[in-house]
Amino acid sequence: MPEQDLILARREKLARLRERGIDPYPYTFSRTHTAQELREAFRGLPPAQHTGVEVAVAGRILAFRRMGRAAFADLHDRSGKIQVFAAPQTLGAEGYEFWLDVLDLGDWVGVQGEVFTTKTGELSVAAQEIVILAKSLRPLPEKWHGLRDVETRYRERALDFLTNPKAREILIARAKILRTIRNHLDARGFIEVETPILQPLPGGASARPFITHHNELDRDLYLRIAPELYLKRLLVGGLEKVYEIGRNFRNEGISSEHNPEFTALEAYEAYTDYQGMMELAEGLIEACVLAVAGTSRLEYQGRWIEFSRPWRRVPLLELVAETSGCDVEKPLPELVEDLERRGIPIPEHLKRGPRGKVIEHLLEICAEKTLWNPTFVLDYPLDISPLAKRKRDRPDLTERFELFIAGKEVANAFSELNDPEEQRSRFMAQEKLRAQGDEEAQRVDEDFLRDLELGMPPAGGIGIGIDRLIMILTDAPSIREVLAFPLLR
RNA sequence: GGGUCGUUAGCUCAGUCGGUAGAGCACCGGCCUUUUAAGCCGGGGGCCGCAGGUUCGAUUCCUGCACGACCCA
Repeated sequence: MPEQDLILARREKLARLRERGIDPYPYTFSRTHTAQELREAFRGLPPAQHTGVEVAVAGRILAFRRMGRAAFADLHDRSGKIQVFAAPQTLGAEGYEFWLDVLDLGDWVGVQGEVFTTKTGELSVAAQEIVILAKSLRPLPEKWHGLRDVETRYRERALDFLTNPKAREILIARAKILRTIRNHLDARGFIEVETPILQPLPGGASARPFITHHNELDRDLYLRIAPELYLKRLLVGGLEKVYEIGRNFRNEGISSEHNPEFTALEAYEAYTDYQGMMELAEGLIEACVLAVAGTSRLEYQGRWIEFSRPWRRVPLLELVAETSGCDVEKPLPELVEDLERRGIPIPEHLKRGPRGKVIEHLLEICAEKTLWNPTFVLDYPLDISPLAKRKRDRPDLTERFELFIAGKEVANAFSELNDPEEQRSRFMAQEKLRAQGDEEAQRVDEDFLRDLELGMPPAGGIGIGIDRLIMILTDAPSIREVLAFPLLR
C-alpha cells in the first residue's frame, strides 16, 4: 500500500481518538515499573498465576496478536519488553473494541492493570486502563527483519534506533566508554576543560577547516580542527594536567572511518613525554576494553584483538623499511625511484616532498592495515610533525607516536615542543609548504607563540579518535554506526 | 579518481533469456478468549532509482546520471 494511504489510515484513527475527547498527545504518565523492573520483581512466578498486584507500564507497541475476544501486545520501553493482555472483562466490551480499533504498531501507550502469568508462563499485565501517550502516524519496518537498508538506516536514524536494538546498544556503549575515559583521567588528577570551537585561526593539526562568519565582528572564524594549541596555553597557565573531549571539524571526505565532525580526546600532562603518553594510552584504552568486554581481549569484525600490556612499539622508519623493502633513509628522489621500481607508485603531489609525507604515505599503504593488535608506531619525521619535540638522538625525527588498532589510526601523541623559537621556525616551514600549495599546512599562530614565550613546562600530549575507538570496542564496521546522526551526502 | 555489485509495494526480498510484476510482514474486511514472527479466509496496494537510446513493445538490453555497498588508489 502506498505510504500515504497507510499514514491516512492512522490519521483517521487519530481523529477517532479526538472525537472521543481523548488527547492523543497528553503531557505525563505515572508508571510504576519498567519492563525490566517488572521482570525482576516477579521472577520465577509460575504459569497461570494471578498476583493481585496492580502496576502501570508505558512504552511503544511493537507487536499485536489479536484473537477475537482477547488480544496481546508487546510493549517496549528502554529496559526491554513486557506483554500486555487485553480482554473485554477488564476493559469493558466497548472499550476493548475501541482500543483495538484505534491503536497501531508504533503507538506509545500507558497501561494500568494486574500482573499475571499466562498459561505459557509469559509475564503480562492485564489491561484495566489504556492511555494513549503519543499516536504514531507512520508505518514501521517489517517486524522480523527490521530496517536493513543501510542508507535508510543512516538517513532515518530515529527509525533505525527504534527498530534495531543493536543500534541503540552502540550509543549506550558509547556513553559508557566516555564515562570510563573521564573517570580514568579524573582519577589521575586531570582537569576537564572546554576551549573554543570557533577559532580565529585553525591550528593544532594538518587539515582543511570549515569557515564561518561572525556578523557583528564582520570577521571570518573557523570551526576548530583540533583544540591542541589552546590546551597547551592552559599548560602555560599552570593547569599541569588538562583534557578536553569534544567535536573537531575537518573539511574532508566522508568514508567508513571519516566523518567531517568527529569526537576527539586531547590530554596534556606536564613533566612527562611521549613515553608517558604511551602508558597513559595503554591504561586508558585498557580500562575502556574492560568496561565493555570484561576482559582485555575482544573480537572486531571476526578477528580477536589482544589488549594485554605492554603493547608493541615499533619505530616508523623500521616498520616502513620492512614492509616496503626499501632503504627509506635515502634522499627523496632516489627513494621514489626505488619504490616505483618495486611497484609502489607515489602520487605526483608527494614526489616533491617533504619526504616525511612519502614515509607517511608508505605507512598508510604498506603497513597500516597489518597493525591489528595495538601498536605504537614511533618517531615521525620532523617535517610532518611541526608541534613535536625533536627526538633526542635523531634531530631529523620527532618524539611522536601514532597508535594503531585493527588497522586504524586511533591516537597521535608527542613530547610537546615548548621552545618558542623553534616552534616559530617550524611554523615558518609550514607556511612555506602552504605557499607551495599545501592547503593542509599549519599556520603561524602568534597568540600561541606569545604564550609559549611565557614558558610551557615540558609535557606529553595525546589525541585519541574517540569514534574510531568506539568502533573497535563495539565491533562497528563503519564510523556511521557509532554516530547518532552521521553526515550523509 | 578507478573497478565490481546494487536500487522492484511502507518494510524484507523473489522475478521477468524483452510482451507493463510476485511472496512474506504491515494495512483493510471476516472468523477466533492464552498468543509469542499466533492461525485461517478474503481484499486493496507498484512512474520496477532518474534521463536518454535500441525495439512493434523496455522494469528487463545499451549509454549517461543520482544514491548506496564493497574493493583499489
